[in-house]
Amino acid sequence: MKEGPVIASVAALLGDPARANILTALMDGRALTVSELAEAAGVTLQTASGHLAKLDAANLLTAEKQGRHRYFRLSGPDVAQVLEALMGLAQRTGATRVRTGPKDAALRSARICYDHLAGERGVAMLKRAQRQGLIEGEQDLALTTRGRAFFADFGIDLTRLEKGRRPVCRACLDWSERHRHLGGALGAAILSAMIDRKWVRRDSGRVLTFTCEGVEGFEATFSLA
Amino acid sequence: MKEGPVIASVAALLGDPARANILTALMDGRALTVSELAEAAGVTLQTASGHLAKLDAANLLTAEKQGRHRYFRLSGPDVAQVLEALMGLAQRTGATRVRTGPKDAALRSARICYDHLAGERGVAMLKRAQRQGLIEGEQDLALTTRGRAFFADFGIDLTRLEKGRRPVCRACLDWSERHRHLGGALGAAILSAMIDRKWVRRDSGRVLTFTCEGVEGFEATFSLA
DNA sequence: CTGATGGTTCGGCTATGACCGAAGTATGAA
DNA sequence: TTCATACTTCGGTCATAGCCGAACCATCAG
Repeated sequence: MKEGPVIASVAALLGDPARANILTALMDGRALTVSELAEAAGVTLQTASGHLAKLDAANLLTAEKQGRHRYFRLSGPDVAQVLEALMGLAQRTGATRVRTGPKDAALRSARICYDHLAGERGVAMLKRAQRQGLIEGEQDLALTTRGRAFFADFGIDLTRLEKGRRPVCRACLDWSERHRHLGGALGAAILSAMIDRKWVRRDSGRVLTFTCEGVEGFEATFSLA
Repeated sequence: MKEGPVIASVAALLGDPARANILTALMDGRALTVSELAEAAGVTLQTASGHLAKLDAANLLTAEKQGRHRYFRLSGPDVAQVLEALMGLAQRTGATRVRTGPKDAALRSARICYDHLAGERGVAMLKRAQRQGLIEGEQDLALTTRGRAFFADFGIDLTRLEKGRRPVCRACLDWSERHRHLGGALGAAILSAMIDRKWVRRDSGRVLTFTCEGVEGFEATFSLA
């Protein structure tokens, strides 16, 4: 029974601490160089290079050469999704450490989940959008006609989003909160718009920091009413 | 960076072939003894016992003592869900072997996913139920009033299901097909009803075999119209 | 050309952990 | 009580794979 079930090979790849560090570092959807990933994983360049070769061979990552750098990114949103699911499971089963450092608090407050907003802010945004009748559904989300007008007004080109293969609305289970936040093409577009208008800033890693105007704008746009 | 991200410890548990075999053997939701699991994993009793202790310590499994047997089962549907997600990822990234034995074909046709119907039949059932207006939604499923009457007529006690904590309808991404099938409390109840009226028989492992009357009943109940 | 930086490959060290034989603990049957 | 079954624990072997130092390619700047 050496052939084992298909899941073992993939899971084993995710099971090494260094590789897991690399993958979580990539969960914000950006592409990083080998050196950056080595730093993030806490190993030397050679070691990281070996790990990356394996992850690439398994098609979990895609590589892109640019000058003398090689950039790696997750090969798709599904990889990020599996990682978040594993985090949820790890938390539920109590494997989580108590470490409640300041970085941890920041992560819980607002962070990037592949390419959209997650954490308390992300959960709040979806909840309020639902209460305002912009989005309907629970597990399966859909834009209402009112929501279409709202987000078009917010500066998002919905017809373009709907042309793509990617689902517009996608409910993504939040790792720290136990509720859902908004992913999909729309989730990505909203975050990108928020960054454009300087509501939010990318810090190191996956942490997102809201500016003063950002908080104000957020509260005004996604009001509780 | 030895502490590593939380996912590594869990993923490492799933990454061993023997343990992965054990977990997939439990994916049909039943509880199995140590010997049975050792057999399924292709290792000796002692080795299996060690693996089970680890999986139990990580709360992925729950143990239950009965006489001189110890029964293990998955600690919840979320574990099965993560396993299915990993299978999907393994398939997408091409880690899957070509092995297309007869057992594989049977698995694709109809199988148990934790406690509900999956495979071609499972996907077909949901699709037809949606077309008939019994269930609505795509990612997030909900019973229509027509659906309530229909399933009550089918012999399912919906008020009882709705009392439980478990969601009644749950869209579960199918591993072999690339579509959704119906999970949740309702999905479990339907499968159990089908077994009661001998539409379907549990074979070894996760394979489900439809009887002649089963196919007939299935087609009559979930018609294409 | 030379030198510097980013990345890969190779070789050897080491630790982890999977595995099984054998001995030890429960539970049930005769 | 005696034996058998189901399982756990212990001890020792062995293979795998992660890790780094060192040497080797590739790209860019002078």
